[in-house]
Amino acid sequence: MKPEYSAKQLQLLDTAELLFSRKGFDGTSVRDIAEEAGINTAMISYYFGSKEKLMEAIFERRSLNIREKVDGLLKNDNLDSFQKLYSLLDEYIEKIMQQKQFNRILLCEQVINQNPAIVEMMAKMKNRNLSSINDLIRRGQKEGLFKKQVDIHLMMSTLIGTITHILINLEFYKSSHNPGSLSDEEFERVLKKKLSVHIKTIFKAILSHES
Amino acid sequence: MKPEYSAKQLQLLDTAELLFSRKGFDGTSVRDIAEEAGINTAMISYYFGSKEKLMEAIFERRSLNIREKVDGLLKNDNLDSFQKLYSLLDEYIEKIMQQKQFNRILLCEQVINQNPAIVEMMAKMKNRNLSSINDLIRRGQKEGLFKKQVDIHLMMSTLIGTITHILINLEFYKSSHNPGSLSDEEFERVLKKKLSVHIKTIFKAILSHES
DNA sequence: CAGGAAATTAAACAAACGTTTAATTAACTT
DNA sequence: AAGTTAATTAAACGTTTGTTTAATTTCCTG
Repeated sequence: MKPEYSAKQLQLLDTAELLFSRKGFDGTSVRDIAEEAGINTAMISYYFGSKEKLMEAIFERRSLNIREKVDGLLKNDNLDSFQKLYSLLDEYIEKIMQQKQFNRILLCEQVINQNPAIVEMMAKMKNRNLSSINDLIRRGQKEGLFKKQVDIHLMMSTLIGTITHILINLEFYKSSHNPGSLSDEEFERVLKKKLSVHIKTIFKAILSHES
Repeated sequence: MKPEYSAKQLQLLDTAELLFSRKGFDGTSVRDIAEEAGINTAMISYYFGSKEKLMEAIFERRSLNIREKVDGLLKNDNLDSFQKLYSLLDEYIEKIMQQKQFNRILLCEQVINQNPAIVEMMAKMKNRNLSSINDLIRRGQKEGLFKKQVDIHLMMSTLIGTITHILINLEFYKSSHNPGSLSDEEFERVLKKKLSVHIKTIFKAILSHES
């Protein structure tokens, strides 16, 4: 299923991902990518067929699938539903922060729906992940830990929306939240921890029986 | 301060806003805009100087400023701090949903920081609004209603992030959340109400004394 | 109604775009 | 080592890009 790429193809994918995330798809030329990657321009069409299909290859490579994670959690009897959910929340934080560049591209492409192949990929990804988290939520409801009425779309919007908003404001956030002048790695570790606590607080409030 | 625009200038601004929000800045040509607006291409340079400055004019026209709203709320002695905050949250929902197209553009431009003038405008807007909401939060803390330790950046990321994520997934959300096949206006009214309750629940959980 | 400023136009501009071509080099197989 | 395929290159292709030009029309004022 997953195509295997040569070293040069991977370099093109990585470079394209970097430039697309900085300047957008239409703001990046194939000459930009090729030059930055140190590869001849024609190789992009040669390997991927077109600039558009290069973008599609990036999406195929990076699309998030939480199905396995959720299935693993559902099988685990040592955790209650809240602990399973918390683990999934951390997975989202980790994955989105791990793939910063792609998630910046993803955000722009959700606004600019021009490429039908990518629109379809995004829709499938959303439905897949919604269905997965839906399983986890229903389990929690059956166990009586989560309340009955929850809008999963709203919930997911808060999860993804919060993380991606942090992501696109990382530099802005850093400039006003880095008092001890930590290194970038340390800062991000601290931020992810804060974000984790923040989001778990929110999800507990949304899913617990009270109001 | 605010420039006054002629009917044709406004038509260009509106058309550009629409197309930028659909296809992105770099994905939209000045010929696209002019044709869609029924105005000669050269008029864009004639009126605004350049395509970039047209974009800047859109930002100047639409940038959100909550200072007045917050000042009005702080003067109002009939509301407690939670009620004031809730009113501000609804203001955000209303304003962002009112200016869908601009906020889609804003989202992309936060990712793609190419135009220095726009980067500066965005930074000023963020700082202005952060400072305003900070006043409101501190008041609530002095009154003892809000807890001491709150990360305003995280809080704002959840607010803006949730709303904008809903915004860019509106069609997707609509397709799976419109059982009674409401009209677009009705659907949006219902959605905004749901969103309002959702976000208020979250903010209550974040700001109340408990954990 | 004459005259000068503003608005509007079609055409032209060079630059940049994604892609293709045809020629050359590299790599691998027999 | 010859022969075949794959990889790589520089150059050229036709479009499209944002902007400018110079000519024309419209508008308003005196």
